[in-house]
Amino acid sequence: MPENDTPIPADSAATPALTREALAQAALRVLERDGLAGLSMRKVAAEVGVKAASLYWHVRNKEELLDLLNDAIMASAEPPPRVGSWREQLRGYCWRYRRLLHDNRDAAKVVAGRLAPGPHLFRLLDDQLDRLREAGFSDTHAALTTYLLSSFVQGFVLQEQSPLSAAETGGTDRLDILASVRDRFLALPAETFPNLVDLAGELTEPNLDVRFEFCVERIIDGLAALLPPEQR
Amino acid sequence: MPENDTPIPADSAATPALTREALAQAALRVLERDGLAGLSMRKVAAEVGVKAASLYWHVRNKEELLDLLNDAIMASAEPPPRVGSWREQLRGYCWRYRRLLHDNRDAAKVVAGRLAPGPHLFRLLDDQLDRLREAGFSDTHAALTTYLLSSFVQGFVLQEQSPLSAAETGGTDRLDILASVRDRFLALPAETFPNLVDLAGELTEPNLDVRFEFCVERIIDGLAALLPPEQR
DNA sequence: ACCTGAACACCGTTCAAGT
DNA sequence: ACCTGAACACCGTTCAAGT
Repeated sequence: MPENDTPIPADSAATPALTREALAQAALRVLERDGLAGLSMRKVAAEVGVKAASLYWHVRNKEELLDLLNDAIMASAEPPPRVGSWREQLRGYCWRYRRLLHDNRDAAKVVAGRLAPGPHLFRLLDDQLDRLREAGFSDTHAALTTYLLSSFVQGFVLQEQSPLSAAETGGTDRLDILASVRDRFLALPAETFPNLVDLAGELTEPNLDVRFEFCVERIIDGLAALLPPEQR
Repeated sequence: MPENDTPIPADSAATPALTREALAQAALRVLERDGLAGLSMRKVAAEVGVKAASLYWHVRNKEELLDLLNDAIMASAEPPPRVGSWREQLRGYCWRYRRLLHDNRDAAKVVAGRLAPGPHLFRLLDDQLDRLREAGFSDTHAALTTYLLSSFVQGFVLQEQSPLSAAETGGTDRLDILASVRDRFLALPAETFPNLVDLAGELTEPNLDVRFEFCVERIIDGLAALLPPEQR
């Protein structure tokens, strides 16, 4: 057996110290367990078996950790299949984005106030731009459209997930809440709020998929008007 | 002078104890001064000359105080003048709502995750529904449209105000940041992100009014498609 | 009816000190 | 290069006690 082989450091690959990636995954687990309000530096540190102060070696502050978390959430996003009309593909993007935000606890809150362009978002953005250009949109319109779609979906999910006033925090479920909001509308003075009373039912339609579909289809229709008639 | 008049309590009207309304106004001042991250129960209490624990007599918890704050922000909203086409009026709503969120520090963050239907929001909502119905939209469509508009505007302002990653927090101003984001796009590998490289300029167009206008006009066009041609 | 003191169980962040 | 102990300056909330 040869002696003096170049020494392989014990388990430098097996235990690669603490990665930023590992931090992001730990933050993701804490987010799932305790929600955004319960996500603290101390808990994320404990999740990776370290003390809170150590995190500041890998990350400037909590804000930067949330940026990592943001990209970790985006990592599981899948673009829709590249088949069908541009309308179908854009629809697919909206519904999948919404589902992604639903599937990760408090994801909308993490993502909404945070541009933090990470590699996973870049991948999706580039793909989306590609399809928009192929559909016939100009460079300017393609770029602007990505902002329209992301602003809307983020805003929508934030709204649909927000507790209606401080009421919901108690265990009451969504159907009950919508019903009680409807009753509140119905109980308003009809002289001052005639339309709220009148449309109480429509405003509290319990199927939020219907609500989302309406919005998405309006946006797509509006985008179609930018194209020459034969490409719509 | 008659004795035994019904005694008027010293200054019951002049110093009406602590109103929830006064709390909301105090919270608004703290928000303006210190931002949402700096808004604590202790500071709001100090602002009204009282200790933190006292707030819990008037308000269940901080969440409920934020609901009050939300309505206080909405109080200064003004619906657009009732002249011109429905398109102009809807446009007016979007631009005014955005301006309202710009004018109050961190207002988008307060409003976005919070339905909290207060009287001031009711007033605007009823008015908006009224105009939509008058324009010829069905009851269902009118109701759904209000959600589309508010989701989008909230999402947009949240996005445009969000610091681009942890970079902005330092005093760098918006134009510099957009320029540096553009440079980041340009520096990406063109094989994997061809569209980001190609559209770097369009994606970082510094005039956010242009971006907002594009989005609003698409949404309005999409809504117009719901109406019979002669009412569009 | 309204307010307070004091406490509880937390935070994010810094920094000298360890290895 | 990476981690820790200990501290600083805060949090939201509760609750017995005051008036």
